[in-house]
Amino acid sequence: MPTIKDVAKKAGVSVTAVSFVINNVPVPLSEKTKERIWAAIRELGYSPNRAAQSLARRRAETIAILFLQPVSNIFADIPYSQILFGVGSKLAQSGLRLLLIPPIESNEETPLRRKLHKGEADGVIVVGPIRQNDKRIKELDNSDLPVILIGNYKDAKKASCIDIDNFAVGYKAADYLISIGHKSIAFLGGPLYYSYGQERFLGYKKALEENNLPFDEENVHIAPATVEEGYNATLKLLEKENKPTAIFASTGLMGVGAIRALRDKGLHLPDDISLITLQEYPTSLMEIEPTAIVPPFYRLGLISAIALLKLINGERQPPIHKKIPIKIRIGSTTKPLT
Amino acid sequence: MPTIKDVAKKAGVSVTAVSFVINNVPVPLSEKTKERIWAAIRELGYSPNRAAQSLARRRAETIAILFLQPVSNIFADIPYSQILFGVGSKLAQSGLRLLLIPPIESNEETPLRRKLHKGEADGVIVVGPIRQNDKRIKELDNSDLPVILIGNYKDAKKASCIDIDNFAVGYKAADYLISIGHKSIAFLGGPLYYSYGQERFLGYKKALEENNLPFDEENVHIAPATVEEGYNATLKLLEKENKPTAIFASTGLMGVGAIRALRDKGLHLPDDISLITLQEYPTSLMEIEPTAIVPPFYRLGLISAIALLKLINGERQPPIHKKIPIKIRIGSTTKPLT
DNA sequence: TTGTAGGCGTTATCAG
DNA sequence: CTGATAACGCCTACAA
Repeated sequence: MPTIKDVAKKAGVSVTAVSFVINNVPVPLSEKTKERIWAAIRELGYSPNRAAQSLARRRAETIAILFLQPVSNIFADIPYSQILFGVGSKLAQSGLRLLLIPPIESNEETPLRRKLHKGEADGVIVVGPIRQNDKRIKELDNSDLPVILIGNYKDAKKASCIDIDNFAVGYKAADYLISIGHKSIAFLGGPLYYSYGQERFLGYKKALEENNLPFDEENVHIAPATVEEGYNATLKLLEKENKPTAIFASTGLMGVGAIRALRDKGLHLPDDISLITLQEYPTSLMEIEPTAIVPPFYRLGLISAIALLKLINGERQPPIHKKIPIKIRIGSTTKPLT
Repeated sequence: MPTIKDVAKKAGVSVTAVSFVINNVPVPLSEKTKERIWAAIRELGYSPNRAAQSLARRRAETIAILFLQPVSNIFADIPYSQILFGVGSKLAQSGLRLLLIPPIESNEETPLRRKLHKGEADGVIVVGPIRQNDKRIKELDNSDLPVILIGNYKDAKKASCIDIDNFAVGYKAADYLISIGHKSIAFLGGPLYYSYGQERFLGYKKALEENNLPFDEENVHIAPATVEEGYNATLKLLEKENKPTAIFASTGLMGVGAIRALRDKGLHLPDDISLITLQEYPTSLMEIEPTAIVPPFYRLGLISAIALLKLINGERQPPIHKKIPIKIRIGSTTKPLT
C-alpha cells in the first residue's frame, strides 16, 4: 500500500502538506497545490493507515459496545439487534470500528477500566437493562471515557443517558385506551428496578390520574418480561370478578404471552377485550396487526452513536440527556368501549 | 497508561523479554523471570496498545463485514442480526474489532480493494444474498484478502463459502411431508439466481424424485422472498383444481404470507392443509408454533468467524467450504394425510 | 508554504 | 537469555 510519503513524492510536495490536506488543517495552501495532492491521492489509491493514525493521534478510532446481558439472550432480543444496527450504520459511515464487549459480571476481578482503557476504545455505548446500583455502570460513570447509556441512570455524573421515551410509552398507551372509553385498564410490565420498567409504569399511572380513573393494584402485574409471565398474568386478570376491558402489555414478549392467553381462553380481540402491546419486531412477522407502541430502536442506536461521536470530538459536553419520541400505531386489537 | 517499557523496568528485564512473554514466543525464559514479568504486568494493569501492535505487526486486528444489501433492509432482517451476533461474539472473545461496511454499489467507482486494503481489515465476511455475477464478490475473490462468503459462490477461486445447508432445507422439508403421506406438495421460494433460492429448490425437487412423485410446475412459485409474494402465491395455489395438500414456504416471510392467505381463505392449519415454513425468528414471537426448518444463523456467524480467523492466522488454506446442518422442528401446522 | 526530525508503543532482528 | 535498535506510518512542532 502507498504511504503518505509516496503521495508527497508524486505530488512533489512535503508530507506535511499532504497531512494538512488530508486532515484539512486550516493552513493556507494554494488551491493548486491542494488539487495536485488530491490528484496524487486518487491516482495512488492512497488512504491513511488507521493503526498509524491511531498511534500518532492517541485515539483508538474505535467505539465499544458493552452488553450488560449474556449474548445468548441478547441475540434473541431483536431490539438489541436494531440498536446495534443503528449504531453500526453511523460508525460504518464515519469509518470507525466497533469493539463488542460481552457481558462482564459485576463481580469480575478485572476492572472494566482495563478492558476499556484509552487506546482500546474512544468511547462506550452501554446496552441492556440498567439497574441503578450496577457497579459496572458506576465504574464507567467515574472514568473519563465518554459514555452513553442506553437507558436511564439517575445518579449519572458524567455518563449520558439516551433512551426511547419510556414514560410516554406508558402514558400514550393508557391515554389512547382511555380516549376510546376504557376505564379498567390492566398493565403488564417489566421489573421496576429497570428504568424502562419503572418509567413505563409511571407513564401508565399518570394517564390514569390525569383522567381521574382509580388505580387498581390488581390490574398491575410487574414481572420479568417474558412470554410466560405475560401469559400467566393475563390468565389471572381474566379470573377477576370485574375484568379489565383493556390490557396494556408494555413489553413485546409479555404481549405475545397475553395474546396466547386470550386465545387459549377463547377470547377474541378486540371484541371481548382490547389489547395494546409493544412492537419490538417487524409486524410483518405476525399474523395479526396489533395496536402497539412502536419504539424506534434503530433510531435510538443511530442517535446514540451520533451523540457519542460528538462527545469524543469535544463538540458537546457530557452529560447529554435525550428521550426519543415514540409513536402509537392503531391496529386491529383495540376498539372503543361501548 | 503503562507501556511495555514500564513493565520491563519494573520487572528488571528487557522489553524483549516482556514482549516474548506476552506473545508467548517459544523462547526458553526461566519460569522465575516469566512469573516476575506477569506480576509486573498485573500490578501495573498493563495491556498492550492495540494501535502500536497493529502498526508493528502490520495487521489491522480488525475484520470487516460487508453487507450486500442496504442496511435499512438488513436491519429488519433478523437472520442477518443473528449472523452478526454470531460473528460478534467470536470477535469479542478474541478481542478483534469489527468494521461494518455498508453496501457498496457494484458500479461504484471506488474499488472495494481500497476500502478493504490491508491495514483496514485482516479479512472479510460477506453477508447478503449472493449472485454469481456480482462484481464486488469477483473483486474480493481476486484479492489476497481472506474472504468468507456466507452463501455459495460457485466460481470462487480463493474465497471460502460457508452457509446453512440449503439443499437440506428443501430436501428435509419435502421429505418430511412425503413421509407423512403427502403427494402434492407446493414450494414457495426465493429467486433462483440467489444460491439459497436455487439450492432449496433443488433439495425439494430431489426429495420428490427420490420418492417417485411427479414434479408439478404449477406447484412451484419462485419470487422475491416477501410476505406479499407468499400471500399471492398461496392464493393461486388454492384456486387450482387439484390443490396441493401441503405447502413448503422456504423463506420466513413467504411463510407468513402463506399463513395469512390460508387464514383469509378460512382454511385451518393443519386440518385443511399442511404447512412447513422457515423459522427465521424466535417462535416465541408467533402465535402458533409452525412445523419449520430451523436454520442456525447465530451458529453460522460464529463458525464463519472462527474459519476466518484460521485463514488469517494461516492455520488453514482457502478455500474452505462448509454446510451447516439444519433441523426440522415438528409443530402444529402439519399432520399426516389420511 | 516547506522540509526535518522526534515521538507514538510494539515487534522483530541480531549480535552478544 | 538480554539489550539495542531499526522499522511500522502518521502527526506535529519547529526552523527555514
